[in-house]
Amino acid sequence: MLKNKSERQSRQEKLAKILAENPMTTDNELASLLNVSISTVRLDRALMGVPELRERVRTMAQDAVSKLQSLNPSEVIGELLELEPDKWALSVLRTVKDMAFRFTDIVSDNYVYSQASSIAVAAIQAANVIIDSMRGEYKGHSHVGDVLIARAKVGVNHDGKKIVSVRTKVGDREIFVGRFILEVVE
Amino acid sequence: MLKNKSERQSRQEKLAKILAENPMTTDNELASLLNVSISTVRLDRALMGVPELRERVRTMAQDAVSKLQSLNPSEVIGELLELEPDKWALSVLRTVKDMAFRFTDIVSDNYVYSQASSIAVAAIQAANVIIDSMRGEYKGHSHVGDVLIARAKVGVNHDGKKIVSVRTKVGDREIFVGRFILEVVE
DNA sequence: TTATTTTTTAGCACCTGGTACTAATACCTC
DNA sequence: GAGGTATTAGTACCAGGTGCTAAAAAATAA
Repeated sequence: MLKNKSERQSRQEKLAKILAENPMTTDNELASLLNVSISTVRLDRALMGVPELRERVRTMAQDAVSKLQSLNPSEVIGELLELEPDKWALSVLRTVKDMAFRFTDIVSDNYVYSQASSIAVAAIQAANVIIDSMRGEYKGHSHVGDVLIARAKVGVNHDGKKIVSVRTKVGDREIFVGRFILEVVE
Repeated sequence: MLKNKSERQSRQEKLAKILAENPMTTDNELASLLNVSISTVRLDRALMGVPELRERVRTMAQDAVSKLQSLNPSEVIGELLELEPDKWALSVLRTVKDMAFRFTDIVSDNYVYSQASSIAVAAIQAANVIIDSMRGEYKGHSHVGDVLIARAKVGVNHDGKKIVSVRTKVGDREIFVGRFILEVVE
């Protein structure tokens, strides 16, 4: 009984590992991988509360998509809260563990940068804006879970180029200060 | 006949739109959304070459996962090709259409930045490095499909801080020049 | 060794969301 | 009304399951 119990346990652990590595494994495949019958696999899954293949794939797709949408920095990183074109803008970025640097809980600099550059671009009322140059300073780090608030202020025109300064804060703490020089093109 | 043909066409366009917005729509739902029978929906799908729900979800899941893995810049963005710790490093980033800015084929600045900052950090031989400040200049844009080659050179120590300069090129064309001031912490 | 309990397995009916195919019906045009 | 397309109904079948029952096998206790 002891032996049996541990056998079942280790089998279920194996099952969990297999699914963690590749959630798109059918009961059939699991059965042959674990050298037991399909019935046993299904019993195990039921006991463990592991949903069926289709459910797993479905949630995978949804999870991944929602992550992509919040992670994909191709548009504005963070949520654009307020915007007065050519004057100022404000965006919020809720940091999650995917944004962490290496194995720490410190938010990777490129998220801070991306939020800043995105809001700088968003603040300019023109379809095609490119970043000519920029300068930035990191004043401290932010941790996973922090909410980054970036404020952009559009400055003077300068040879047809616009200067946008961005300040990013976590609460009262200033994390990043940057100055972007943007060029409007057609 | 003309009317019929255009009706079918517009219905198929509708169908495509619905699926583009929400690929997880069953034939049943499609049928009631389009006010036709399931048979018609299936016929339309067959004519259009649109795969079944499960196939759509499956590919969604896979696509999204692979995108996430290639997109997630939590580690080095780009491929670290060569590395002489505390001296220099070289990384390559193959750009894909997900990296494009808005609806253009110009690569978003934050990918250029992320590659640069990643290689700057990677060039320093220490577990915990943070970016103190940086300055960068975009010299031109790169297009989707371009291969970005970034070279980092570690400069002098300066108050325990290290200066790393990064130059990013596409072929011979210089895209970006940046100077990162990094701090090693415990 | 036998009895009891646990674990594993088999088998069946049923489910969703389809494919692949056939046949009937509706509609439009000439 | 004939001819052709578009739509719909219906059938058999499929994967990858659920949910249930029951038998067989193995382990454990008496």
